[in-house]
Amino acid sequence: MQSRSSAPRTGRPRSVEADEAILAATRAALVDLGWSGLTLGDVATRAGVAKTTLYRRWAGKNELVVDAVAALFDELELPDRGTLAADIEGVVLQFAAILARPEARSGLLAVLAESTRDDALRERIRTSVVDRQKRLVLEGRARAQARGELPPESDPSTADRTVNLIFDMVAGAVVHRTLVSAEPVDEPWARSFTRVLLLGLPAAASHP
Amino acid sequence: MQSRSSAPRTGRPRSVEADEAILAATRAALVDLGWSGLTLGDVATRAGVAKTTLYRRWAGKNELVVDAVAALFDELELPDRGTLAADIEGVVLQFAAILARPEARSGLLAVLAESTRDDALRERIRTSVVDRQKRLVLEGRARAQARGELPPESDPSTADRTVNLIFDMVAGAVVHRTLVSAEPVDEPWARSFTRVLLLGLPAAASHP
Amino acid sequence: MQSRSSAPRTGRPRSVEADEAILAATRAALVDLGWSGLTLGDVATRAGVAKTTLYRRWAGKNELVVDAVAALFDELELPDRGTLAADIEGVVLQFAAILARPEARSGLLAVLAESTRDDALRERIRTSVVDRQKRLVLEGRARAQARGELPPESDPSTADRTVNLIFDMVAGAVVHRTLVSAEPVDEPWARSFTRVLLLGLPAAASHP
Amino acid sequence: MQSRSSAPRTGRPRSVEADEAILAATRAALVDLGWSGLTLGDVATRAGVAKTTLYRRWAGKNELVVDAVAALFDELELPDRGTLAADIEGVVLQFAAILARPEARSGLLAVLAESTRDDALRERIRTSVVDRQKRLVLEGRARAQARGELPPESDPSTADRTVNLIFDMVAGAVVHRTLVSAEPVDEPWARSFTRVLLLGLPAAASHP
DNA sequence: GCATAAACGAGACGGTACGTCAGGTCTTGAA
DNA sequence: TTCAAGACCTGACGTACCGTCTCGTTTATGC
Repeated sequence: MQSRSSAPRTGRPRSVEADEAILAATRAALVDLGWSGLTLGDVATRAGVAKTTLYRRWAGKNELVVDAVAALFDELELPDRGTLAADIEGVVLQFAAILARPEARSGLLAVLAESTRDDALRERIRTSVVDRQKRLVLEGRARAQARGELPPESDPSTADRTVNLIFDMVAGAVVHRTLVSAEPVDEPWARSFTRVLLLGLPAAASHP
Repeated sequence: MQSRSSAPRTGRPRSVEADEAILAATRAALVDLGWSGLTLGDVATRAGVAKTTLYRRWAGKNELVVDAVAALFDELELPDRGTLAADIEGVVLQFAAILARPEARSGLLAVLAESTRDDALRERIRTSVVDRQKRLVLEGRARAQARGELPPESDPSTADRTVNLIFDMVAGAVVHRTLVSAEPVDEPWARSFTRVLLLGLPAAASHP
Repeated sequence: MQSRSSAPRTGRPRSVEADEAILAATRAALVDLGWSGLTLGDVATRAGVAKTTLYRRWAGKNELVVDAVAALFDELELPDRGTLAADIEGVVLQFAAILARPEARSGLLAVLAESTRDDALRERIRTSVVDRQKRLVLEGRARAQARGELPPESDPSTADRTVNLIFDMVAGAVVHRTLVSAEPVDEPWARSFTRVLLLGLPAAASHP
Repeated sequence: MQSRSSAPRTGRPRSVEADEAILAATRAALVDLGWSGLTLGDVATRAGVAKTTLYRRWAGKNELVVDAVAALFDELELPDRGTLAADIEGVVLQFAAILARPEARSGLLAVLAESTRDDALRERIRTSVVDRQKRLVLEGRARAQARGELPPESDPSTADRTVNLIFDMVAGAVVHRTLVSAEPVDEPWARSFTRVLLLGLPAAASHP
């Protein structure tokens, strides 16, 4: 959002309710209208706020939606389910549940589309959304290593690359299944996916 | 696009050059301006065509861009490289090369974003883009089975689900790496990805 | 309309029904839609004719409407009612009856408006509509002179100017009353008008 | 124009310069392009104003042109020239001078043409243009009665009808001469017209 | 009687203007 | 200084007509 540690200590202070009202209104508008139908004027009206107030805080539609959507992903957690496979299945289902919500579906992809031409926006997304979820992979790996399901990493840079790879594989598969193939990510799918991820394609294919 | 099997054989026929000129102009505009900067008026001007001609053929920006982008993916092939691993690496790199082109990057995601609220558009994407590439998975599997790298499928419905799963995993990982993580899909990455996909995460992690 | 004295003696001859069908359709469209709502495409459809056929005969909306409206005024006559006053009243009422028809109202004024910037159109209107009605003034004067109600003209050029003046006064007053003031031209008004025209304002005002 | 007695006292007030700039631009565009060539987009550009600003104030071309043209007629006056005949001649020439201006010519007729199908527009014209000039007839009559050139009116309703009649006769004749016959209203014509109006047709014809 | 040539219907074409809408900025007066 | 309100400029939207241009078809004449 906006950091202003350097205090503007004079004049009327900014309304603190306004910020959350705007984000909530943005999410509501995303549900009702989708990304392309979302209007900053409409968001302002829903939030009971003037357009000026909105622009004083965010630079435009993209930035606003990133912030509105980012919060959704913060609820992801990795409860210890005892095995690596169960942990993966759990986080896959959690992630899919978030992507099933209409405010996330179109908002996320649209903002990603914009980010392909706007480096600042990409950075914002990376910080606000993507990188914050990599903790799940790290945590899962550490837990699996403690359980002996995975070997301790030898080379730190290799280990880092592997984290990114796994993150892309898990997140990518869930996003693709949900938003591109438009099929539900249910328990059977999560189980099959985990099986392939852990055992490899030939082993997973040999016995269902 | 538009099926015209039922022939309106009267009146001046539609210009056949116009269709391709418009699609080419669309791709060019995507490169120059990206999705959000793309204007149908501008596309028409670039194509040397009136805006009405464009609207006579496509309902709007989304439909036009789907058609313009879909053609890009038709060049994907699966040359026989001798092993399943090599085949996968090859197609991953091809796919990534297409996604690296600017006319594909923002266009594809944006259209996917819209499709989350527009069933007709989703269906159009599925037929024009997604389903047409599943052939690669089918072909690769058949070849691997012939080589003995994969067992023959037992149950056809299970086999079908597996095709979809693998497709989501491969395409999803590449898309996520390229467009979300915004990192290059190069040969090392392709090799690592294939290794995990074929051997499973623990085996792949144990020895680099 | 269009002169075809120079004969194109070969090829398919122009449909004679088309001409009248188009003019009739134009008048019908004027009634339904008024000048500004009238489209040549609609006229063509109403006439059961292709747009090309229409443009082969008329250069545009203005020319077409002039021809369509001009015919309406040809039905004006000057039956001998015995006195100059009665003759004037009669023609005033006839003229007003024509102007009361919706196909004449907006069509005539609109075409006149265009004619203020288009000399060819003005000439066409003058020939097709205006000058053809001056005969009424000439006929009425001749009849009144025969009856001894008006003196024989002394100077031909003065006489000519007077014809134009009277024409402007009669036509102008009726048009203004009908289309600008938007009040009906009924018998009492025609009587009052004729009284002022023949006796002069003071005499007409003194005794009703 | 638009009544704003009911005050929206909040928000940014409407620019007062814009109103007059738009009307002036409209008159200029009428001179350059005529009614049919006049574009609201062009008017906006000339006025240095956005199209939306224009549409916020006027519903369309017709309403705008009525307002732009109406002001032209407000400069009509009736200076006392000593006799009724001289007064009439004076006002006839003034009126003709206005109608000779290109911004009045096509604009006025075109708007009248539209008014034949649009009651609201007709009412607007009546109040903005027509009725405001009837004062000249009333004033002229009062002055002539004071001079003894006209008898005092006996019946008020008859007198009222006569005012309307004379107004239609004077305005109609000048409009018809100027815009339909497309001949100049010069002093000789004004003199002849006044002669017929005051003495009646036979008397005026007998001696030039 | 059969070729020629123009007219015909249909409808696509390049244009231009329309009137609306959203984005983002600016100007009020009140808090 | 912020706020709500709303006017402002900009520029794209999708539609409607314009007048022109192919098409394939029809219809009188003239060789």
